[in-house]
Amino acid sequence: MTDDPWVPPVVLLAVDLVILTLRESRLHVLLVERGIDPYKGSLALPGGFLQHDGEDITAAAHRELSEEADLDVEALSLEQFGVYGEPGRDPRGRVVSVAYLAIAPRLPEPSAGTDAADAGWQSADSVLLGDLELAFDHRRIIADGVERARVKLEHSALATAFCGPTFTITDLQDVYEAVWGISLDPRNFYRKVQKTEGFIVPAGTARKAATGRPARLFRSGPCTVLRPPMTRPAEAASVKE
Amino acid sequence: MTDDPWVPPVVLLAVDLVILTLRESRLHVLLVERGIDPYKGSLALPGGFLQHDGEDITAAAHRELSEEADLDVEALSLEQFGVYGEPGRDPRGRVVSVAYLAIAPRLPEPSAGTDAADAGWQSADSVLLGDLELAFDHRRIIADGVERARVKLEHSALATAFCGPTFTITDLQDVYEAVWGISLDPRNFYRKVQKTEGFIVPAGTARKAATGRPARLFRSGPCTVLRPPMTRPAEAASVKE
DNA sequence: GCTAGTTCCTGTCAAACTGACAAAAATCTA
DNA sequence: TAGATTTTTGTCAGTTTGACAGGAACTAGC
Repeated sequence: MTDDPWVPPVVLLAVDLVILTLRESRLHVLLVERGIDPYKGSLALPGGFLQHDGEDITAAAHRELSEEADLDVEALSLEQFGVYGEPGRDPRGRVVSVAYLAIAPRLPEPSAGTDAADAGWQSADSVLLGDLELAFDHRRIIADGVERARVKLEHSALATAFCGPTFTITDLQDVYEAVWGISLDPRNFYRKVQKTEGFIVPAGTARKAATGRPARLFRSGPCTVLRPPMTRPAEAASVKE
Repeated sequence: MTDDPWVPPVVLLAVDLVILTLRESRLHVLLVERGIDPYKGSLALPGGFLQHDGEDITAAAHRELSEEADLDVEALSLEQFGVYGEPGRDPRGRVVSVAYLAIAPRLPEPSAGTDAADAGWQSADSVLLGDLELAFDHRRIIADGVERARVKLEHSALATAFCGPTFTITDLQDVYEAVWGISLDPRNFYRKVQKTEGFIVPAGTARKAATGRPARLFRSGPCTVLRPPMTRPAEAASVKE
């Protein structure tokens, strides 16, 4: 018998990334095809284990972001939003996963069929409604991540992260409509974002659109916290929960 | 040479609990005195490692809550709010800690000087301002937990969790004032909470107070999401961030 | 060039909400 | 019975919201 009475159990630590973007005015999430068991061939969130014993968790998230998603890391917001560690969620052992939320502007179409697994942006609806089978508990993680994004849109300037460096007010409205899954009155939306101080600032030239009156361009303003917040219509807020 | 190229590093998983309550109209946090190294003798959050390999993280949080804090577990809300896993935060090795926020109603004074370490409720201000030395990165964790509570007070009915089963509107206002660290107009507060549907409901008898007009009693209503939200005055919101 | 179609932007108006404050109601104390 | 204290009900002006009308700026088709 040893002198040492009890040692705490150890776990494997992973990070999973919920990366959201807008494509054709609909919310999409980045998924990759798993190359190894378990769930080989299934779609899953980008992510993976800590690389070495001394790697910081946030650093691991950034590393996976560039490794698996090949995205411009610097430009992306990256926020921890949950931990998933239920015993049995991974057949390999006790795996605890830290989930991060990232928002990406619309990027140029990835060349279809590159060497990377041909998975890519998938409609968030198809994932959340269960049309698509996902590895592990990743559907649950995506649901939580999307809900977090919905809430953040109300109180923060996160919506601008979905847009490029400059954007029109209609672009911004598309973000709100896609993430919240509702439609908003353009006139009232225009007034609201304009008078929310520090949300967006004019960006010089006003040009765009193949048809209709050209829209003014804006860029993200200095404030990250919206005062007053954007209010989500009653039905929309009660869909979840 | 083995066939196995690489194995992911393992970590020790812990939970830490930020348990908040109100005492004498001020926000307090529950701290315990560490009985073992490292930081033996220092104040720290209640918490600890997973007990065995198959223990669920949330279950561990509940276990620690009853073990270390001796609180009526059932009545408490318990919400995960962050993960702290910076390498080097614990000299024993790579420890990753999942932080939970719990809100407790004002409890009967614990008999001073029981067998449990005489630590107990400490003023949140004294912790956050650095008057009190804490083990590990626990001050940081408390700061994040308090900030989470501040935000949740705006949009959820969390404030009622600080109160007993029945309470007066003034009791509720005390919660907001203590957590937000500001003072509010009683007339406007009264009107606001009354017309926020489902927040609080009348609870029969109306009695209380040694002096002044007796206040009506209420109990927590059915809604957990406040529509419209309680709005925190501008200065208060901008203190943080 | 003119008209129709489209999109963006500026107004308007009533209803609801907010912040500041007055004053009445219900109790205890002196 | 006269404060003192605390809760509750109002009031009032300024702001915000939601719903909707209509003008402005541009493209496409004739």
